[in-house]
Amino acid sequence: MTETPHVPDFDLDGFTPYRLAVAAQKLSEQLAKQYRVQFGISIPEWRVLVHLSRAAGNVAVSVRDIEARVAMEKSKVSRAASRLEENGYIKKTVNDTDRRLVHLSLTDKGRALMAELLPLAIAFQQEIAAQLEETMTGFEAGLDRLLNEDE
Amino acid sequence: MTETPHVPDFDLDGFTPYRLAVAAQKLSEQLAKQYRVQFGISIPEWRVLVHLSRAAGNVAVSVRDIEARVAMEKSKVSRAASRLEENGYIKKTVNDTDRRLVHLSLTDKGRALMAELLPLAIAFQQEIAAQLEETMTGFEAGLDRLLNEDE
DNA sequence: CTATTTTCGTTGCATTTGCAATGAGGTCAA
DNA sequence: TTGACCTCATTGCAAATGCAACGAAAATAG
Repeated sequence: MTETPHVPDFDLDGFTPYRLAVAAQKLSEQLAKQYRVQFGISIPEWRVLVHLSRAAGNVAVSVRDIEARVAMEKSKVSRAASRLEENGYIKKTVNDTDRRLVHLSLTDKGRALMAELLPLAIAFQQEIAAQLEETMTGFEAGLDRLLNEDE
Repeated sequence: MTETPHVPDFDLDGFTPYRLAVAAQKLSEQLAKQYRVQFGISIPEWRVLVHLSRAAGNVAVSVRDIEARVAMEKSKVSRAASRLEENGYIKKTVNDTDRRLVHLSLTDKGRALMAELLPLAIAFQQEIAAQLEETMTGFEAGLDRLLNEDE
């Protein structure tokens, strides 16, 4: 006889990977929209910029560094960096001691951009904190666990 | 004089939208990889399937319904549904009362697939719960807030 | 010092995505 | 009933993505 297979009950709305994906998309879109319309910057570009502005001045930053630090594929980083260079926000120079490495750094124009962009992000973070209120601590603790999980 | 613009301090690792995006990507990739290698199913296809298996039997489900319920663009839903139909997991029929609507439903093959797929998801959810432990409650409460935020 | 292996960044290519446009069907008011 | 609008699903197209392959450069082995 042909068995009707038993399909388990499953609640998509209670499925954490799904919830997380939807929440992440929602927040990213809200913010990315501001970047896009006001400055023409995409999310990958934004991530590169933020990393460069943190590592400002002293440390040399390569594509590989950003790939590792910012959870993006190197081709994505590479292309984002190229666009940023085209628009004059960063400059790429070959590292002298290891000529495989490309040293990325903000230009003055890039720094000026960040001086405008970052306050937006900071304000957005505050909105989120306000929204989370007393659940913030527990939420971030959980996120920590998920993020630090090895492999 | 040319001012050096003041770039605020900003910690990317403490930025919730970023953390959320990385965590979501991480979890999705882990699970999506299983679906892909074992069954050749992508995330958009998976979401459509899950929604269909929940709404099983009774309710008629259209592309529009899924778009609304599952946080995917209608073109994405449409293409996912086409692929699923090609592979025999679902069937599309034109709704008789409103002929604009396409009624999606699982085939027997689709139900058999879900009987295999869903236990994977359920086990994965349990892994996550184990990992979150006592932070689970706070974490999910925070996610609720972010997800239910109007607009 | 050569030869092999590894690392770095870019690019080619196939696939996926988002958005706008399209066409087919429905609704509603005059 | 007819004409103007709205809704649904699909599709065309440009842009973004992931992956593999590549060339250049460095590290390592012999």
